[in-house]
Amino acid sequence: MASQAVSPMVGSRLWESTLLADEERQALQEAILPAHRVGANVDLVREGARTDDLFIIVEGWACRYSITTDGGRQLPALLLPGDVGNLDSLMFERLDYGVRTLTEATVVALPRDWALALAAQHPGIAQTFTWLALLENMILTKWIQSLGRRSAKSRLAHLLCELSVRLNAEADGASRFSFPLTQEQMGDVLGLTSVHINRVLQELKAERLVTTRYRTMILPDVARLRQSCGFDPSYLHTAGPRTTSSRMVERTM
Amino acid sequence: MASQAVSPMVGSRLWESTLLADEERQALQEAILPAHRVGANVDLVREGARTDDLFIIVEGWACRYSITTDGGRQLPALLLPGDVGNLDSLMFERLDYGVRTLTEATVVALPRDWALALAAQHPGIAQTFTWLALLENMILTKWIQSLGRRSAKSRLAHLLCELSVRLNAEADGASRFSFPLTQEQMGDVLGLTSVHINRVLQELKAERLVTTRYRTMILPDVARLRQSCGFDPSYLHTAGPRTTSSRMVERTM
DNA sequence: CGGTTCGTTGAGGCCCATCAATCTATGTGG
DNA sequence: CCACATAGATTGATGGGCCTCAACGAACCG
Repeated sequence: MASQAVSPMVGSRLWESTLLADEERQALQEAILPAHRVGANVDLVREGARTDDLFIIVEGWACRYSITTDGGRQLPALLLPGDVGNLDSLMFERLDYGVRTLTEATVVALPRDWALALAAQHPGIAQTFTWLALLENMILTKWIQSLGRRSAKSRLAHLLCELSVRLNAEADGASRFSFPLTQEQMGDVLGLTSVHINRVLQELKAERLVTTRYRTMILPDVARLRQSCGFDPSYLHTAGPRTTSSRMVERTM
Repeated sequence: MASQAVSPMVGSRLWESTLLADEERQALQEAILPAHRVGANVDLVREGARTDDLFIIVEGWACRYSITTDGGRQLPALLLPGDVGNLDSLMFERLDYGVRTLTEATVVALPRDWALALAAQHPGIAQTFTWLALLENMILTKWIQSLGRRSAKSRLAHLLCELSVRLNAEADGASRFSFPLTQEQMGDVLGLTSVHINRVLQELKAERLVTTRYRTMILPDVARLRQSCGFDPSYLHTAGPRTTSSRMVERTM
């Protein structure tokens, strides 16, 4: 602190929340445990287990996963740098999903009890948690729409569009980002088999909407890809939460 | 108030939150607008429109709906008595879904700016909003698992199990509740066509897992229905939010 | 009683799953 | 450096779950 070390949370959605006052940000910084590095395919929270920490992904990819009785796997969320992996642990002892890294990753833990206590003392922190939860809501809702009403090709295209925005990877109408998912894992996100992911991905490549090189995903023409699947980024609310006069009012009270 | 009139919110999840102190509950009560009765198929929030109120369903059914570019419809949430229809409006100006009644309904509006101001002043209210948001998260996540990995029959069975619990309609191993959805609407929830809903529902009836009479859904053997689709009600967290020592700590501070 | 909405049934077809084999890339040990 | 093992990507053949289109029946209602 004395050395003005940059908090490992910098860049996380929690840290960057516009609902936080400076002293609230600092309170959060003092509550987190030291960042640590974990390997790929490591459970941060095992499925069905209880946990006392919120995990913030600082670098790398992770996912929520759940296994159905008949062995099928579903990934109900992809967690990118800045995301909180298990915000639900704030309010619930046991979750019906696990959290696991997909790549090597840097992770910060925030003890859940401290987080709650901070929320009770700092309105900005409490509202930030609500904001984060509602943001997840928007993404989950969009995934439901995708799973319910889109074709496989459109679902895949839509997912790539979403990731491109969430990773802030777009420039000059194109996008390029490191992409660690196997086709099996893409299938587990989209409710498809890896075989079909493969075929559909080839279609997108044939239409020059997608290119892959090594483990990099390249979207040469984001506008066309978006149009192909009806992607509208507004649900990601990259501009942050709504601000209102009432917020001003309570600020100045 | 003088007459000690029962708040129309009684029974709503917001009102019943165990995170609220009595004076916080009263503050909420004073913030709501008078209850009003609306007909079936009435928009509370039009898709893509902005709104300044949170809508609490007091009686009747409602849904969130969204239309895809190619005309497909998806209902990403069913709203039952006690639910908040558009909690997302707390933080976001525009939602990518609309809210519409499915039956005649009694609805209470809570001005969004007041809700935020109350949350800033009352930690219990702020945490209740977070809790409500995370509760929705759990349900949305489960729906994603259903849409991604379950067969049509299993999806329908799972939905009926969920509604049975959410409506608190179970007694003596059976369940019975009024059920206003058309087969078309069930399809819009489950990502299926009404034709296929019809066939799959008949299968469930043939297995004596479901009976319908007029507009009433009857589940004669809830245990067997649950087993048929792997339904586990824990994700609905009917017991309310987790309580901890830290919560006690800040209570007594 | 005619109109409208909803439910029901049948025929046919497509999207995606399943099963299985092959190919490629990467890593490991001798 | 090569033999081998393993994980992932790719391809083909086949089948099934669900969609599509269409018609008809049933319930409700002005």
